[in-house]
Amino acid sequence: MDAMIGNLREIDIKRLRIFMTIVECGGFVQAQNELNLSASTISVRMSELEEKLALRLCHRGRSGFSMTPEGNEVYQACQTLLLAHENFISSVGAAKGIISGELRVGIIDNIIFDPNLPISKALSNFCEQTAALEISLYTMAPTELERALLEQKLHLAIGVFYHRAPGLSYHSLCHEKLVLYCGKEHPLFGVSKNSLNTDKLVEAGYIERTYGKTISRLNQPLHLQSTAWSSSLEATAILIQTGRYIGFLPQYYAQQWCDQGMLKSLLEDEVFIDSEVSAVIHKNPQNQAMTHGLLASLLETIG
Amino acid sequence: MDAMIGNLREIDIKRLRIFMTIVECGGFVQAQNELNLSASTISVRMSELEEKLALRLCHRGRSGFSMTPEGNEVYQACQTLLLAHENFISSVGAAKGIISGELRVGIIDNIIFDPNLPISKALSNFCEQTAALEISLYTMAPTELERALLEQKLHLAIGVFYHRAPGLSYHSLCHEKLVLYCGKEHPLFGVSKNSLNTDKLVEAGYIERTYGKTISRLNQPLHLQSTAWSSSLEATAILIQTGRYIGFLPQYYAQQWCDQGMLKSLLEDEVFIDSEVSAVIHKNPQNQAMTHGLLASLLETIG
DNA sequence: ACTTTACTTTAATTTTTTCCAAACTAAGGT
DNA sequence: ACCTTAGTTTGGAAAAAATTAAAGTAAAGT
Repeated sequence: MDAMIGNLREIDIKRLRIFMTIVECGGFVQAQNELNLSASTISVRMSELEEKLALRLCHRGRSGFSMTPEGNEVYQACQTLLLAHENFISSVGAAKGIISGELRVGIIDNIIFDPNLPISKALSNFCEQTAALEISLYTMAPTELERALLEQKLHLAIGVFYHRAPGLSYHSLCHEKLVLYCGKEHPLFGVSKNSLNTDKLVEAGYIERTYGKTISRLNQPLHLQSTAWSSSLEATAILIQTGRYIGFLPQYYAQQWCDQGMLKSLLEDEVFIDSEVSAVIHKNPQNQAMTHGLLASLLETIG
Repeated sequence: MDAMIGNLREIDIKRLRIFMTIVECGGFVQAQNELNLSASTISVRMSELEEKLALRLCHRGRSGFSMTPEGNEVYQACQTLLLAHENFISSVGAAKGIISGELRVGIIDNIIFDPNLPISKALSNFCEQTAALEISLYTMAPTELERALLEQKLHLAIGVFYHRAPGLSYHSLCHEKLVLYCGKEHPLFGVSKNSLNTDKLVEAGYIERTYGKTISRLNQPLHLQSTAWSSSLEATAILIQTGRYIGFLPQYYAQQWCDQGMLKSLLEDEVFIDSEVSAVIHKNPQNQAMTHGLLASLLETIG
């Protein structure tokens, strides 16, 4: 048992993976199926890990499973470490002249369904070219995307960016037109186009888009006053459909409800936001061949 | 043997370490002592690794040891991976509220001996405070230092920097006065202070400092014409002592030879370079406690 | 031709690791 | 009091890994 207490340098990644699965499953019992291990094995592995780290990682027992603060930090560190391992196997692939390993792509949530942006097609095109590739898709807020890119946790991000971070390289993909909409129950729904004007819009309750804790500073054409906040396109659409608020939606996205007479656009030719959707990569990506390959494939498929 | 060909995700760090030691020792035989392993073990481990990576990493045999291009790339990737492991053990330490793991400090070569800058004292002060710490000191050129910091391969760098990279945070430590010197054999050695002028200096052969392939662009007070290049302080001093060239040296460094009558300063009150020596860290260091702790200790010891 | 050097291969042994079953523990619910 | 749930402990069996000695190989030097 004393032999166990040893150099932290000989940590076993297997044990770390077991720990991570337990965390993700939320308990030992749930992790059993995932790991294909008996309860006793899992228990032993965890005690070994905790002994080696000299740190209690989680509370368990009949009173429920929960992480210690330290456990949470170690879990984060594990993620970073596994990321480095993925990068390693990509690098080995690169040395062989093969594009392989994990390709991590981040997207802001509302972009995925844009028909002008066949992201899935571009991805599958790229994957066909290069067999030994695994794609991980993440959804995050724009600022998170940029941070993840700078930290080389993502290879490529797709989204709408209102500034250029140094160290990153931006490539325009397409433009998305965002227009104001109101719901069937909204006072403005029945108002004819001719009698509408921007003053009336300013008076209406407006839904602001939020990303995490930061409110998006999109170059709003009017000074609308926010009376509601939403963190996703779906939520915005639902709020608009309540008839209490107006808000911006991408045209392609709102179309389905307009056709059903549930939403109506407001002064779409005068009040709109033209968002430039860009693909962003690190200026010095850790795996050039992979990153530039995907970017090229994206630009080709879209352009 | 087929069982060997498996998931790259289960690479064994032990084998990678063996590979790295072999590379660093320049052969299997030399690595035997270092690794405390028999020749056969090393041979087997290496073939296993190569089989798993499906890549020949090095040529060996009676015709000498040499790396394949792929081997070199994999070696680089190994270094990056091991770095991530070091960061992991630091993170575990941080979770415990302990500063531990590897602290990587980079310095430009000529700074180490500056008596105004008791770097070793600051380091040892910091180490005393925090027991479980291992310090690695690296010597590099300024641009390399900045790159290593940005890539989080160094926690802190000390050097002279003529610009501020975004993402890094600079802290002034002290000033170093560089003055022109000539050797005993140099025509200017005998010239009295009064009859010296800058025109005479411009005519003399001048030693330019180079860092790797890039020539240092220090804000030279005169337009001296370079007729010799040197990549270290020592080399510069030696070139000056040949009597054929003049060059800038830090005062504290040249003093020893001036006292012996081997060097002489030239117009030290008029022609000099005032270099600001700074400590630089990443704006978002991966281990805050460690990085900021060392910086504070440095500023305290120096200030 | 012989020796040395620098590995490789093989076969056998030791060590370590992995895993589970079974018995155990103890909180929480009934 | 009894059962269930969720995990721990222990002992032993089986598998995998590590290591070496000994024999083999072939280029390079003498």
